[in-house]
Amino acid sequence: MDSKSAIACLSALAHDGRLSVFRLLVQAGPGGIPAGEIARRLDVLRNTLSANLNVLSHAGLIASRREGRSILYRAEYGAMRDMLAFLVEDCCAGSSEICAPLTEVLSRAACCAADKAKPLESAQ
Amino acid sequence: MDSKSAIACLSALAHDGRLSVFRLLVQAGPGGIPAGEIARRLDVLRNTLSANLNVLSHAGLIASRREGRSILYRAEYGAMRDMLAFLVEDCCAGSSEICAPLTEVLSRAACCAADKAKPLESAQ
DNA sequence: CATTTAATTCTATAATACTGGAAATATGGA
DNA sequence: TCCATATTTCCAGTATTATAGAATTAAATG
Repeated sequence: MDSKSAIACLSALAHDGRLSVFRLLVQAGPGGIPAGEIARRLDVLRNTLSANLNVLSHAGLIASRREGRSILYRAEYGAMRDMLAFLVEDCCAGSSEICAPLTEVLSRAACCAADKAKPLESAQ
Repeated sequence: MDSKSAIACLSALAHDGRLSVFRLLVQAGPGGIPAGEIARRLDVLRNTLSANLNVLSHAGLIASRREGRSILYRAEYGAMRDMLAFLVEDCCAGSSEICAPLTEVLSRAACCAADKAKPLESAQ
């Protein structure tokens, strides 16, 4: 990913409404959610939402497909991955004691905890 | 990290000049670089740079300390880590086949490749 | 204290982005 | 075809952000 694309992604996510939309879609999984339901769940105007979905689409962070009268939106995990990779590439001048904690935390992200089965003494 | 802080970080990085500054500081390591040298290396005006350093500072992505006449700036790896973690938390509704590639790529970031490749032998 | 160097703050202008009402487009069904 | 639903596009007003010249603060040194 080049700098221009990364800025488009960062800029798209640097907005309360759009970040909420993106996080909703990330959590929703690859099935996607119709625009109308996104508007309903997040309680936002449809035209405003549409504009924001457009920004996220142009950044490549989400994709859409029509299904009947609805248009379903879903997160583009690949773009998200590329953007995150861009941010951490060539970092720390090669000293892993600085950025190891970074990747460690990321690999423990809640989404994969179940399958990774990494027993980080969960305090339940 | 809460949504508000994450947006401040994303917004700070969603700018060509600031992203360049941040990447320069990330690559430079914890020692930091004086503002003047950042301006020289990136060929930007000092007052414009100062404004951008201020935005990055307020977002918590960089920190500064005075040393003589110079003010040295350095990346705050912790804030960077928290922001990335925020973006991937609770993703994919728990199905790791979606986000496993994401964390995999991140854990292969160039900065840690050297140590990842050499498991235990030459680790100091 | 005056001078030099380093960096910031002030200020005005230009550019860009956000919002929401109204109109338009697309689809499915009676 | 006519209508209801789903979503987008258009547009104008408002707000925010970016830029750069000029002035200012801060530190070191003679």
